[in-house]
Amino acid sequence: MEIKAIRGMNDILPDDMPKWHFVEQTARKIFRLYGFSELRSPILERTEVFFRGIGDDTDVVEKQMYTFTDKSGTAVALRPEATASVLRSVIEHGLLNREPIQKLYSIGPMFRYERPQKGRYRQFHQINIERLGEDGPLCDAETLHMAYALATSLGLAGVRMEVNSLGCDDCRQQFKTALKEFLREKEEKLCTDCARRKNTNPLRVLDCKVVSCKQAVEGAPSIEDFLCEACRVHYHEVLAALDALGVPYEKNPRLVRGLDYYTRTTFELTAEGLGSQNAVAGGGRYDHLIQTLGGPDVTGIGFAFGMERLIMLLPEQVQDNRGCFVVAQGNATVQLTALTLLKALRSVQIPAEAVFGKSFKAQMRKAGKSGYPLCVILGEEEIAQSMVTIKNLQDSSQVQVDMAGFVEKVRSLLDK
RNA sequence: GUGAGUGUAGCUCAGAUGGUAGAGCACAGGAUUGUGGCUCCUGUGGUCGUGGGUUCGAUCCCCAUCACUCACCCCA
Repeated sequence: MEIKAIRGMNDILPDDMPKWHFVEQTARKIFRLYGFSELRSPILERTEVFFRGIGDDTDVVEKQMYTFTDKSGTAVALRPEATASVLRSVIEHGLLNREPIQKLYSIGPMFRYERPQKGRYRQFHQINIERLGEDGPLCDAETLHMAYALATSLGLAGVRMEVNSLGCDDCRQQFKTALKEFLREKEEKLCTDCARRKNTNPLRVLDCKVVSCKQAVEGAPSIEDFLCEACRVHYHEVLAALDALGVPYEKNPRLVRGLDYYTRTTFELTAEGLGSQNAVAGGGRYDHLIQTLGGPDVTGIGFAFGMERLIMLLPEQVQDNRGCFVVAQGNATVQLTALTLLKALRSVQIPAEAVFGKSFKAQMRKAGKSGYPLCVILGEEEIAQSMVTIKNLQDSSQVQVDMAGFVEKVRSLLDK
C-alpha cells in the first residue's frame, strides 16, 4: 500500500510556496509597523494549558484536541490554537513583570481533530497576535485596524469585518438568562441541534443557518440591550475609533465565538470564495484569561488568521526570476570551466543554475524553462578564445564577451 | 460523529448492453555536428482505490472496505 499523508495533513509543495512566503512576509512587515515582536512557543503543551485556557466545554477542547500521554505519563496535547500557549509562555517567563505591555505575534501550525473540508484541515496554520496590558477601547480599535490592514495588504478582495461586544461576565449572564427564556417558548421551531444547545450554548442558536431557527430567533433579545454601562461605553468608543480610522465594519450582535474566554469586543473577517468556512480571521478581547492561566490580572486582546484560507484567496504570485542559466558543451575542460562560471555568478549574488550530464539540446530546454532571462553558453570555441556567449532568452539575441568580464556583463543585462 | 458525491497515467478527464483501456497536458528523445520557447514525429508511464461475490470472463454489475471531496457540527 502506498504511503500517504495523514488525513487532514497536507504537504505544501513548491508551487504554492511563493504564496506562503508572501503571506508570512506581509504579516511580519505589518506587525513590525505596529511594534509587535515574535514569540514562538512549542507545538506540544500540557493538556491542562488548553483545558484551562479555552474552556473545557467547548468543542475545540472536548472533541477536537490531539491528546496523548508521553513516555513520562504526562498528559500532553498538540496545540489547537495559539493564545493559551503563548500566554503560558508569557506567564512562565514573567514577561509582564519586566514590561507590563506586551505586543506579540506568532506564526505556525495548529492541530484539531475534525473532519476536513474546504478551508479546514487537521493541521493548519495560523498567524496570531496577542496584545496584553492595554484595555482602553482605542487599543481594541487599533488591533482590529491592524487585522484589517493585513487583509488589505495581502490584496484580499471582498473582505468584511463584523464586530460585536459580548460584554463582561455580568452582562453576558443576564443576556444568557434572557435568551434561554426566550428560546424556551420557541422550542418547537428549533432544529434538533439547537434544541440541544439552547441550554448548553444558547448564543449559538442565534447563529444557526436552519431556516426555521432563523425565523424562531427573530425578535430574540440582543446582547446590545444587555451591556452594562461600562461595556456599552467601551463598545461605542471602539466603533467610533474604527470610524475615525476608516475601517469599514458591520455590527453583528449575533456574532458568537466558539472559545469561552472572550469578553467585550469580538470580531471576524470574512471573505467570499472560501466555501462554507468563510472566516479568514477572528478574535477578540479576553480580560480574564491571563489570570485564569495563573498569571497576573492583566487584560488582553488578540486575533488569528487562517493561513490556508488566506492562500486560497491569493492570485498566483509573480516569481523573482532574476538569474542566469549556464549551458556547457564540450570536453572536460569546458565542463569544469562552466562550474567555475556558476561559482563566479553566485559569488556576486546572481542566482545561477546548470544541469549536468545532459545533452546540449536538453540543457537549452532547461534553460528556456528555468524562467531566467539569460543563459551563458560555453563550448570549445568559446574556451579557445577565452570568451563566453551570453544569450537573452526572451528576445534570442546573444553577445560574446571576454570571460574575464562576463560577470559584470551578466549583471548589467539583468539589471536592465 | 452524521450525510451526500467521487475514486481510470504525475495532472485534468474520456471509455464499452461485462471480452484485461484512450486523449490532452506534463516528462523524455528526435526532426536541427553547438542554441530553448512555436510546430511535427516518437517514446516512458496504468495490478482502471482495495478485498470479496456473480460470470466462461469484471475496470464496468453486486457487497464490503478504504481514501478523497463537499456539507452539517464547530472553527482560522
